[in-house]
Amino acid sequence: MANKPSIPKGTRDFTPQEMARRNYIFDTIRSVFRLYGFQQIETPAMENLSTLMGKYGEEGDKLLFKILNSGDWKQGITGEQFLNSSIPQLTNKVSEKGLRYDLTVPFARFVVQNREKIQFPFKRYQIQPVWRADRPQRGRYREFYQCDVDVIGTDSLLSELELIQIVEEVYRRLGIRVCLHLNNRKILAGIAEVIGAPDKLTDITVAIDKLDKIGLDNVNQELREKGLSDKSIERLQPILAMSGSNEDKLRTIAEVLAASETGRKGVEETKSVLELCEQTGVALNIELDLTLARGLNYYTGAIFEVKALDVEMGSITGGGRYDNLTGIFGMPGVSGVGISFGADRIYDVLNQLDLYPQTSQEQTQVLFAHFGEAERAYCLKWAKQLREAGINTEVYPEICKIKKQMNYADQKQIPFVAIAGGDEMQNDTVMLKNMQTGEQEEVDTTTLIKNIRILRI
RNA sequence: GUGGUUAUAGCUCAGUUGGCAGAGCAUCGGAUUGUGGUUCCGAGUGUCGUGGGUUCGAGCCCCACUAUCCACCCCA
Repeated sequence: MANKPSIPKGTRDFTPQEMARRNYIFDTIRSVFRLYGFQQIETPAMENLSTLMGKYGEEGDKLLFKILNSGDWKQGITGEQFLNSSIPQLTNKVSEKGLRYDLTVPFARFVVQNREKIQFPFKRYQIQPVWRADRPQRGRYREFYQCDVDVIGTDSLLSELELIQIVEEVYRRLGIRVCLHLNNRKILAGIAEVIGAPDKLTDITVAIDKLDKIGLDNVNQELREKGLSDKSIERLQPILAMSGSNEDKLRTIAEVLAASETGRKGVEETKSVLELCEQTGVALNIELDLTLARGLNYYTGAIFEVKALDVEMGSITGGGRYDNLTGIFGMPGVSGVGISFGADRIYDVLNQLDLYPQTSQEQTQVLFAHFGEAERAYCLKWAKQLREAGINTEVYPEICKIKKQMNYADQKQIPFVAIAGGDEMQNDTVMLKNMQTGEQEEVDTTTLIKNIRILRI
């Protein structure tokens, strides 16, 4: 009890059953990404803190996992410095590396560093874990996977279209009914402009993002606390209350934003994206949602968020366009757009809706059970043939009772057991038992392979 | 960072006013020596999170600590 092992808070082990399901998600997402010509990259789990710090706002810096310097990390720090330094100053002295917080900033770093090797527009995907020193709770982990797909080096709205098509196809394949919420940061900026509070853009977006959650009154309350005038709040109300079809909303917002150049541009972009979807027959449920803001400040154009229709869950996919992400690393003027699939939340959704396929490719198809050493050796020859035929095969390793071997197959849900005893050895056959129906039949090699191929689901 | 919850067998959890430490599941063995999943019988397992206090006596009451989960902030 005292030495009971454990893992850090907010991290998880994955059992073989869970991994089979997770791989199903990753494989589905990956194959759709490839279908659109995206190529995979990986970046290190740890980055230099100078790469990460200051990219996610003040809050983000606190949520970075920092790695203590190797060796004598306290070298050169006096007791006085230790006592008098602020935490950030001190951190800076003892730590120069941190675990990645997302995949987008390392990607920007990657693009800048490898720009000679990259063909632009660069279409990349990346499926790796990220770490946040957040306080864990339901659906929130300290280590979790992101599946990012980005196009960088073009401002063509075709990229937005492709990402929407990818969302449609991924969730069609997974069998999850979803709604894609669409908005544009330029529209939000335009709104801030015409209500006379352009400097309050971040506060406004953060507040109205919560409309769903806390309601209109609380949003207005929060805006007031952030220092917005009553008049500005008043002028915001029609926008918060807007309803109707996407076309209706666009028409209304275009009128409201007529005085703002940025706002007009945002409306124009959004209109184009929706038209492209129309032209190419996108069947995905898309809702223009002017309350969608998304926290990350580097977005400058379209922003997306995807929610599952049949289950209560936060967003399971999100992203948007950013015009100058690489600028902070010395490569200005490069526009990109990307989205991130939250694999861990998709996993939870599939679990709740029970949408996993019945069998997986990873499963063992046949277990060889045997009665002694000679029989086991006989099984090994058979197993080799089956594996050459591409059938996942195991031979029970120990000499023991058949009952125990059957139990092993049952627990692992192996669909077939091939039993070899003296009689079978003499006939050059095995007794093939179907564990689901309980039927069994004495068969030779070719029949065995044929049967398993036919019955494999 | 703020507020709350919980901590008892490998797992999930009961445990009465403070009076011998319990159940289900899982595991192992047997019923059944060439057949699993169903059934029946049997077995093992505890520093009751840690440290202190109250009491004749504490799993239960009090204090501290640690861990945990949930909610807020923020986020996928």
